[in-house]
Amino acid sequence: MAVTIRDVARAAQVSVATVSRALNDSQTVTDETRKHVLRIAHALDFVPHGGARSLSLRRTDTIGVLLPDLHGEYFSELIRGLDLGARSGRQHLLLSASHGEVSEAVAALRAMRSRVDGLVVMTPFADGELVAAAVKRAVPLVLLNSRDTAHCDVSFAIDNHAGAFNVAKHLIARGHRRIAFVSGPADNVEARDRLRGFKAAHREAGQAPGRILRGNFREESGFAAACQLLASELPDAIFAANDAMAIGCLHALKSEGVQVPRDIALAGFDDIPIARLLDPPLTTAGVPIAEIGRQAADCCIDLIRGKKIETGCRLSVPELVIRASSGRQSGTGAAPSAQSRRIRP
Amino acid sequence: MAVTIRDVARAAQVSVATVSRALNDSQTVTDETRKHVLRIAHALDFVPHGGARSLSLRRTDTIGVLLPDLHGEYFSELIRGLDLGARSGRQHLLLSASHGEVSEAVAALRAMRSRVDGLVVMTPFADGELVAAAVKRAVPLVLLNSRDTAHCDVSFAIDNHAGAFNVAKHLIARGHRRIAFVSGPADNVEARDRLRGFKAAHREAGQAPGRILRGNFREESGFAAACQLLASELPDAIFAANDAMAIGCLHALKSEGVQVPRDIALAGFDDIPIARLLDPPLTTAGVPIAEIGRQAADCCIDLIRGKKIETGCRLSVPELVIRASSGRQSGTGAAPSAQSRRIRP
DNA sequence: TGCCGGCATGTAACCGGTTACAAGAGAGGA
DNA sequence: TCCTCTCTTGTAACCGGTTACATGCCGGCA
Repeated sequence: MAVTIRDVARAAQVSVATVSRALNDSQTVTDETRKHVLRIAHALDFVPHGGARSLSLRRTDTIGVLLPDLHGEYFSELIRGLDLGARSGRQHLLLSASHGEVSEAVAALRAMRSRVDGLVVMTPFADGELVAAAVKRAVPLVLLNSRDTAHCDVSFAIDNHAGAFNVAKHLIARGHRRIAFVSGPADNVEARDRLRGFKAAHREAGQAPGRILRGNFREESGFAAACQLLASELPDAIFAANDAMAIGCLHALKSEGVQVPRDIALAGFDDIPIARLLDPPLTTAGVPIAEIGRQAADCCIDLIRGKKIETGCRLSVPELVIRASSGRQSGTGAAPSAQSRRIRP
Repeated sequence: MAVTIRDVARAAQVSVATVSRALNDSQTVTDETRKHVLRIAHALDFVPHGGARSLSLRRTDTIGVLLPDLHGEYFSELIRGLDLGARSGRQHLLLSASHGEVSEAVAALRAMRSRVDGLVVMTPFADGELVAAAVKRAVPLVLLNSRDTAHCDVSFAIDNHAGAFNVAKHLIARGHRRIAFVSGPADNVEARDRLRGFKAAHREAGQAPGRILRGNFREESGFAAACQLLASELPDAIFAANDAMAIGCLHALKSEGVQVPRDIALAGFDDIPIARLLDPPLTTAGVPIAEIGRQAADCCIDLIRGKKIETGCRLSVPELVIRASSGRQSGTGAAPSAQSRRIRP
């Protein structure tokens, strides 16, 4: 049996109240008593029972994180950011993945609800309504990659439409005519916005969008999509709705001896750390993934502490990151177009 | 204020004991009562208070995970495996990163100790002693990437020596003479074992090891190491002690126009998912990262439930995964050597 | 000397579940 | 009719912290 505060009190010959006060830096203990109690507590290796503490304090010092998936570097970066934020706010991190299932997500949220002081949720579904219903707003709710503001306190979103628009516009400006698009899952709002941005750029350029293939944001689906494309005449470029799928495409293309960007251009979305290290380095829409994670955690902690912060949606616009994969750089001889805000190595 | 079991009892006109029994599938409630209570509980959206539950049941249904870092795909895979295991055992996952600092790790362990039923810890330090001291064996302890069996119930280790030995032997067999090694941190046991394996292979071949450069398992340090090598005459091959650093090397080499494997061979360790997608695909020592995570979680859960399982160290031997980066395949005209157990795409 | 105020400390209630034990109801046999 | 046995339900103690309130001690002042 673990040592309890009563054991410490007995050993230190004081009351449990005094022990509690000594451990929690209350003002109303003499220095001498505090030192004495701390010494005994340390000697007995006393660690307060988390459950008991959360029961009487009505807080858990924990924030819950629910993500749709854990595959790939995108989530690893996100978790890293969340951990950074939680750590600096002295909160624990309770992590769960819903594997894209609504029912699993709802179940996970219900199970988490009473064990956390706040939630950071990334849902692939249209809005925060389901999430909010499962959470019943019992704790602060921060949504990731959602523009919903009706069902949460703060949401973080990226401008998927603008991001995809800029990547597509860039590919068009580079002289690519037939541009295929590997989309995300049909029921995913972000995926839809990226597809819309892709189409909008074509509309603006007065050019017809190329083939649109369905993916699921995972690398394998990018591979499969590129294989489909390889089966018939190749387009000039492929724009994958995220970097993971772009990596899959790149792999498929290379395995068939198709060279990027010489034979076909390629672009992604997210700018995961590996993107710049691919061969060729991947043109993509840059999203500060870890930074968003950190801010989401910070923000959730502020909400828990009742700090007055700006509610609503925090939108960040992805930055067009031009690298070698988009091709035809010197071929057209054109100056870098207006929307290429930055060129990274 | 959240709805409590007493609120449910009042609304259902039964006692709290009956509500508790109905919710926990006790046999001693009539079907009718159970249905009635469940309906009311659902209507009130009752979720039991986690802290209260853990206080009276003396369990938290949570396993704690402490990792040294969260950068890169290695940890993302590990977490994915851990989540899989935890999920199938209906346990929550409390995640923390110690950022390689002993003091942080010890603090994190103390803070976690009373909030979890079991711990899965990956420590970069020599043995489990510090970890065990911080945990005081209050809960089952599973160590990752450690051969320590004295201070934990089960440990998972990979045979770093054999893995590195085989990779180095393979490079040597491919005809590379001067092979540089990019090592991990000096105080990391795994890093040391890999270095020893590298040296042993050279000893066996009667060949002197090439330059040994210090890294820290992160991609940047691989980049830096390769830059150092680029400053003088290049070796025939670089063996990086993990894939992340190999990726850094690859990047540095390419940026200087050095082609892999034509100009220099390259190998890594871990076989993170991206390794096979690199250009060229990376020869490496294959470690079933996610699988180890899942097994560690499963095993921790078994220990929590008091199931009799085999204690001690579970060693897995990395599989040599030969891909294009190791070069000189056809050059020597030799048949695949004995230790190349499998050739992956 | 006696009273008062302030401060350190102790006692016990409370947080919200679970469950041992008590109690009551209903059936069945003598 | 009454007793007993079984089965369902209720009462209250307990898990281990925190903290409102009570208490006791001490110094200072009249």
